[in-house]
Amino acid sequence: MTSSTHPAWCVVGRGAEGRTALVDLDARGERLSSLEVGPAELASVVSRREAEARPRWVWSDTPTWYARLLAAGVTVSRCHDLRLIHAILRHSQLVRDGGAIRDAWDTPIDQPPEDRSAGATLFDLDASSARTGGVPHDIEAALAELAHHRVAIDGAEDRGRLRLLVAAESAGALIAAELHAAGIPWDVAEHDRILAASLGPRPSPGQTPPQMAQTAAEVRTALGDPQLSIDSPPRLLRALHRAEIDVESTSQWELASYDHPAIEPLLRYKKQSRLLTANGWAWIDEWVHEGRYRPVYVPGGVVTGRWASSGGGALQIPRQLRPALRADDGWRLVSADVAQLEPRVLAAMSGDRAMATAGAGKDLYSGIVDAGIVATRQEAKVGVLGALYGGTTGDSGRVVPRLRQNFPDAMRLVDGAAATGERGGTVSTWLGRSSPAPEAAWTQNQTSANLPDAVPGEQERARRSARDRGRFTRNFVVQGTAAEWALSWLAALRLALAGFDPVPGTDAAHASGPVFARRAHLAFFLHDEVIVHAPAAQADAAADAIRAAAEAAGSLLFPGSPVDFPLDLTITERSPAK
DNA sequence: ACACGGAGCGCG
DNA sequence: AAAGCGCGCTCCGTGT
Repeated sequence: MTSSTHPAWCVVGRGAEGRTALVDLDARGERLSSLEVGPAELASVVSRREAEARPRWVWSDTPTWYARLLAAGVTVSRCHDLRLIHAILRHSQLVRDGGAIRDAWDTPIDQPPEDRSAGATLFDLDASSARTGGVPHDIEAALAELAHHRVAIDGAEDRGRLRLLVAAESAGALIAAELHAAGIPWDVAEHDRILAASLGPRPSPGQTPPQMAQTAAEVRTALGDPQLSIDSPPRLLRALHRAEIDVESTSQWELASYDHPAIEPLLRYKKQSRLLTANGWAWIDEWVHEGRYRPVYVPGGVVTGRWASSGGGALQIPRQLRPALRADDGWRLVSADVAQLEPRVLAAMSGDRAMATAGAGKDLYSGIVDAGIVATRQEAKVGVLGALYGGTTGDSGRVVPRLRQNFPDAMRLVDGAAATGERGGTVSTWLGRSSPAPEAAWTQNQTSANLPDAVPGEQERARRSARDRGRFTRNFVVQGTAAEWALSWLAALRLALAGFDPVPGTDAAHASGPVFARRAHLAFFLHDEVIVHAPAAQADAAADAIRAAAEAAGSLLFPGSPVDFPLDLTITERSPAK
């Protein structure tokens, strides 16, 4: 039964006997109508409703539900991810009545849902739920939880901001699923060339690549230890000491400062070893199929609101391998990253005019030099990072006081966040994502260290852990707000690209699957960087859309702010090595 | 046999 | 030039 009133929300959940229930709600949350469909009908029903009414789809968990729709070629434009939004509302300082948020939806942040898109059994929800720490998928549970969310949001201290956050987080969930479905176009032959250039040709399984074996031999000779196991840090450290290289660790930055014939081949070996184990031939075999690398993106996977990833280390692809990202024939990669996103976000949220001016229309670090605050760009960069991360020593410790003098509003904001954290308090991002409370043991240690009978070592330990927490909360407000900016950017960009026309597919890879694979679409996201995979004819328009979305994100989060967010943007067939 | 923490290194 | 934030992954070594 369909209502003549267009639903504002459509709640999806498990119904009776393995069927899926869809419940339409009006804008006030009143039930308009409901129906149940079988597994085979779900995608077509969703597709029809999306075309008719474009409701906000409400479901327990986006990967669980949306992967199936994408596999059937169906996309939706908006959703409300109950699991992700629960996690935000549960801790947000903006929410006054948190009691309405039920514990049943708590999922540990370090235990996100697994990838259910590949070969997931349709309606295998019990298995999924068992793995995800028990997010309920039933329709009644979803309806009840949504009602709690509405109460929490409507009664919040700053509804507008929280609503932006809720919408952005949910849009991110859709985008993450779509990024996985689209995959990163990956040139296996180029990847193999890069490996061969560094390691030599691919060896048979279990064998060390020839050039790497050669490097290892050079290291052993230089250290006078023909049996040395270089991969064992303790043994390597002892061998270094025997060769009178007095390092405290085997890390490359420390080794680099020593002059000894073993150092150069050892550093080369470490690079080779890293490349082989992290992104070698085994990585290609496991992660690249039919010209696509499909990482699992995990929205909300980081406490600050940044995304995490799982599978193949998508967010740590070495620059060395960037040329392996290659557009399909007749397509382009439109790559864009924001110049100095975090300091710009800090300037905007603190309303620091001087900092906004330093970054206006150009490189923020050069702007700080031009303002006469520091002498070199490098000094500016180290100082700003020190301000964001809480650096106290070295160059950063020397520069930060000058920044405090010239950017008082910005520094007051991060210094305040640090002070709150040191006291055990909670801080929040611009849109209202709040930092986790300290663990009970932390608070207890702080308290007992202040008692008269506390031993000096205990006091020092407590002070150090208070400073540790202060650096975390200092960075939380900036990193978390930057993540909100990036989500808003992505969401605006996705909306714009959805308006592009599909182009006739000449390549089999584009002929099936979701419609977005046949027009310009997002292919990669990394904190402050996006790559759009676009038909050549749409590349310029995609670039314009990326720029417009950055403008939109800035004015959405910081209306009237003078802070701008300039992009470095390139249109290429192959991702530049940088 | 497996779990887990630390070291080390890649990314922002 | 590795101080200071957030991650994932692989390896080793140790503990069970």
